[in-house]
Amino acid sequence: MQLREALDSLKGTGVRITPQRHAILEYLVGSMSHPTADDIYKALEGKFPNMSVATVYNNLRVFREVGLVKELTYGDSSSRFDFVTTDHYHAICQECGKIVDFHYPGLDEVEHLASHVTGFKVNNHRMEVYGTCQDCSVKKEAH
Amino acid sequence: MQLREALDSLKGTGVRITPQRHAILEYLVGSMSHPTADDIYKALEGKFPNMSVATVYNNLRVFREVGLVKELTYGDSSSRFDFVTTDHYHAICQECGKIVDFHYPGLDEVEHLASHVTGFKVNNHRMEVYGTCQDCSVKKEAH
DNA sequence: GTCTTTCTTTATAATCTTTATAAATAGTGT
DNA sequence: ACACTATTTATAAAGATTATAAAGAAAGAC
Repeated sequence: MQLREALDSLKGTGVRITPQRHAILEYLVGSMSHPTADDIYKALEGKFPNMSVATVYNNLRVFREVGLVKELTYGDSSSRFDFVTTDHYHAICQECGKIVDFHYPGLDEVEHLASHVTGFKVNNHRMEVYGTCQDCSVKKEAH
Repeated sequence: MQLREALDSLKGTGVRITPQRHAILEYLVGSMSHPTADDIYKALEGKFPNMSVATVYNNLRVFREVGLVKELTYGDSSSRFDFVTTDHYHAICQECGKIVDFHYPGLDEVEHLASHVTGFKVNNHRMEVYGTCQDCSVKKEAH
């Protein structure tokens, strides 16, 4: 369970643990679905009927700055947020928007080459593959 | 010069060549800077004082659908647009936002593995490296 | 346990990017 | 030059995200 560690990590950086922050983190840890800010807002409005959207956005920013959460921006209108566990990449279905995680041995070599060619000091990288998931492939073949 | 080819390619798909489209494409081909829609709008308002922002957005969408242009979405607020010449990747400076192109032998292997693991039919992929460009590194060391 | 300070939340408005709409305009083939 | 249809324009609308100020709550000191 990574929720405990995440909370400790927050405390370590002097960020206060509020019920809202606890709930948002808990939701992110338990969610396999890479939710948007609005997804989170809606999911928690039962528990926190008075919570403001701004709270969700503020805290997602805090989590991102501390490194607990990654912000994923695709072509569509809103960002998605991914609790950082282990390094992984994403496969994105262009039909239904589904996101599936997959692992791949780190692309350190790309970072090195990029650094050499561009003169950048490279910190990290991002990669996704785009295509059609199995469900959507089946649906398409059934006309 | 790729402008000619791009125009031919548009004609081939039945898209009309308007002065605005010509100018937007010309700007994209000549620009090394991965402009936003607003950059393009501002850059052309001298030549087309009455052009609407909607025209810029509409045409960028058309170009993207035809495959002439790629839309890049990073964390920041607005999309950037990249004229498709040869396959390349981007190095992005986290200090100043500069984007530098670099080449890398295709990551076909990643696509294959992803396809195998997730069951997706993979069409393409996207990758960027993030870091600090030389200019910003120098500035930082000079305190 | 209470106090105090400071951070956080809330509610609301504002901002910014992008898309929708309908009327006016301009390409393109004949 | 004509007619048909796509495109542009101007405007409004939608949607996501951020700013603001007042009210509320967390954490450490006492």
